[in-house]
Amino acid sequence: MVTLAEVARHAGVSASTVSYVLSGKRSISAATRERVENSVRQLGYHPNAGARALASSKSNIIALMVPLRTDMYVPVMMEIAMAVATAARTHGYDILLLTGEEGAQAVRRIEGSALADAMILMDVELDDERLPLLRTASRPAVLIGLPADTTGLNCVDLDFAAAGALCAQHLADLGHREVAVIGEAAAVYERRTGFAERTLTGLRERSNELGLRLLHRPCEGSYASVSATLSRIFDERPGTSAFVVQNEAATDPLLALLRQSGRAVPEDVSVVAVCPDQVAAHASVPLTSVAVPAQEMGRRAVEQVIAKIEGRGSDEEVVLLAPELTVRESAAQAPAGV
Amino acid sequence: MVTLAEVARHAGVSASTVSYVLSGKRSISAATRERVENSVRQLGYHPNAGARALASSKSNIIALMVPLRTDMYVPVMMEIAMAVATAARTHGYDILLLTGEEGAQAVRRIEGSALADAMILMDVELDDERLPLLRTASRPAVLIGLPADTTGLNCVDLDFAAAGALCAQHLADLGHREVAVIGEAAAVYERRTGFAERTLTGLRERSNELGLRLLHRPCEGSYASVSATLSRIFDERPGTSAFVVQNEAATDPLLALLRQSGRAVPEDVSVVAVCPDQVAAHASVPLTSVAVPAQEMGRRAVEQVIAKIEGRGSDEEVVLLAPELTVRESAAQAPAGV
DNA sequence: CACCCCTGTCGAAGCGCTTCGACGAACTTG
DNA sequence: CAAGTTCGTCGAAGCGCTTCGACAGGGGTG
Repeated sequence: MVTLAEVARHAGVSASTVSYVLSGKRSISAATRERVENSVRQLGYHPNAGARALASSKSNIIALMVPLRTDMYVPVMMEIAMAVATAARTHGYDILLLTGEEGAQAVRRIEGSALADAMILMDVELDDERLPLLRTASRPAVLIGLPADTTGLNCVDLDFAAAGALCAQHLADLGHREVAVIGEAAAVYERRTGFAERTLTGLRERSNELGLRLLHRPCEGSYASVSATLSRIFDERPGTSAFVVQNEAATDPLLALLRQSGRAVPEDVSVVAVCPDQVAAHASVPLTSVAVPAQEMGRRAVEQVIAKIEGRGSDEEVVLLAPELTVRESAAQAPAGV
Repeated sequence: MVTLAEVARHAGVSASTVSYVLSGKRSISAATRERVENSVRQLGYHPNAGARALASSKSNIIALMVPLRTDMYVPVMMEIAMAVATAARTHGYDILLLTGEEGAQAVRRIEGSALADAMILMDVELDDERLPLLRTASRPAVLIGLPADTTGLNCVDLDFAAAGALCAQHLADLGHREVAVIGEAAAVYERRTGFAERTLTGLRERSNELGLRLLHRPCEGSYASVSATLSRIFDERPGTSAFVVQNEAATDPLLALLRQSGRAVPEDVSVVAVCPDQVAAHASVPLTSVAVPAQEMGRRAVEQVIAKIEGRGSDEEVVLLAPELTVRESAAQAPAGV
């Protein structure tokens, strides 16, 4: 391994000069800089990460905590994680992948070992066990998601309440009066993952304002579950003319089952989903949907956390991305005379 | 931050003694050990990762390179990544997440900076640009996937050829004679990702042995693409009574389109897929499938790479996991008289 | 009983880097 | 033209840990 000292010798300068060339923290004459840069290139020098971290107490690593469970939202999680990794690299940071499994334990471990300069947490529950630790931690953290109490926390998330409202609004505008919500799996609500509840709140409030009748049912992504949920919904509310799908895994089964039961989408029944654009676009009927902007969420989280690392940026900052509804083919004017 | 020295003072021993208690590399009397462990606990001591890495030239980090593209196989990738992370933690390692985007560049960076003790690479192409670097690298690496030339390389993968053969066998056993293969997207073959070709080879060879007529068509995961592929297949081979699906994203559209076209699965047409068990089990018709054992692949890769880090384990070792076919409901006896 | 060996502990020397203070040399400025 | 600046570079200290060699003391051996 090539060391700083070797580069220095090769360039005929002192080690500190090389260091300053690399970091740019002191002014260096153009001639010297060039000589050093040449040596770096010729010798193929890479600074030793451990030594650098030790000397500067900065690892240039951001820890990312990804939920382990694969029962929900896998593509979104993956997309966010990859966006985070990509964005971090453009700022010179690497990503340390932590599984949600380790929980608060991992927060302590990272904090204590100075392995990472900051953390980004996904899959935040409303009353997450990791929050107290983060509030008192000496290292910055950013949540992707929104807990119940955001004091002293930095968060990035889609404004799911607004997303819900947007869905209600769109369906109301199309003349629908009875709307059913295919929710997330019951487990998601029990875990009190914020986005599910917030979407629902947004849906409910806007529905009240607009005089929509709303029926919400939790639902797994399997055919059996969607099928059962669907029967119950039509039993209770035969006049249902539109669906809002919260659980992206349920979209395909829903469309298939509606078709099987002789209901055409969007002629007889409209469907609006909250899901990544890719899922919406590739469904059997391209879905009118509110996108979950995974890429942007990841990017914003990185930018926010780096701002904090560098001493810019306030503590406590909640970024709620404005939802956008894309009209595709699954939602249309309500059938007349219902 | 609590340091080793503080723990030593608190326990009334020297720093080196604390270090040896922690690493177990020299024998320490039970009394001393206990005193030190107490101090560690009381002070909430965590070793500084950078310092440790510098002194021992070991970071306890394994770099994992995950493909960036989300066009294929996302759930499998995610599952492998998570399995790798989990398995690594049980051995005391953390995972550094690299995106495939960086390519060979990242290999050099990690190697040079000593950021990680080893690498695990996913989405290996047959003639991957990263391979030469890995062969000459001073740090161990394990591939998840199988390149064309495995000399000097450690690999873990499903035996996709055997998986293909297994599918052919199963369908032949059920009396099918004309089988169509819904392949991966054309881009996957162009990239020369090994598993796609190997599956096909396995299918072809066993089909030849058993006298099956095989027709292979690349196919994207969208409804439009599956629909087009399906028409072409039935045009060319109206007698087709069974499908092998390689592209997991195509399973749902395939089942839906077959149903729409009045073909019942498995009464009229059988379907066998190569995909994760979860996908197979949750399809609208539970799929008879050969599982892609993502969890096990991740775990094995970690075990192999750690063995190499610790000086155990040979260089050049190819682990091909034996495929297993699970009978569910999508494949049945070929219709009589075809 | 003199010897050696083992066990448990310590001190000190780095690992490769950053960063602070110092210091000539070259420039201003009154 | 003396005094004060600024600029570019260097030396040395130190980040927190691991690890090597040393060494004291207690047992076993011949």
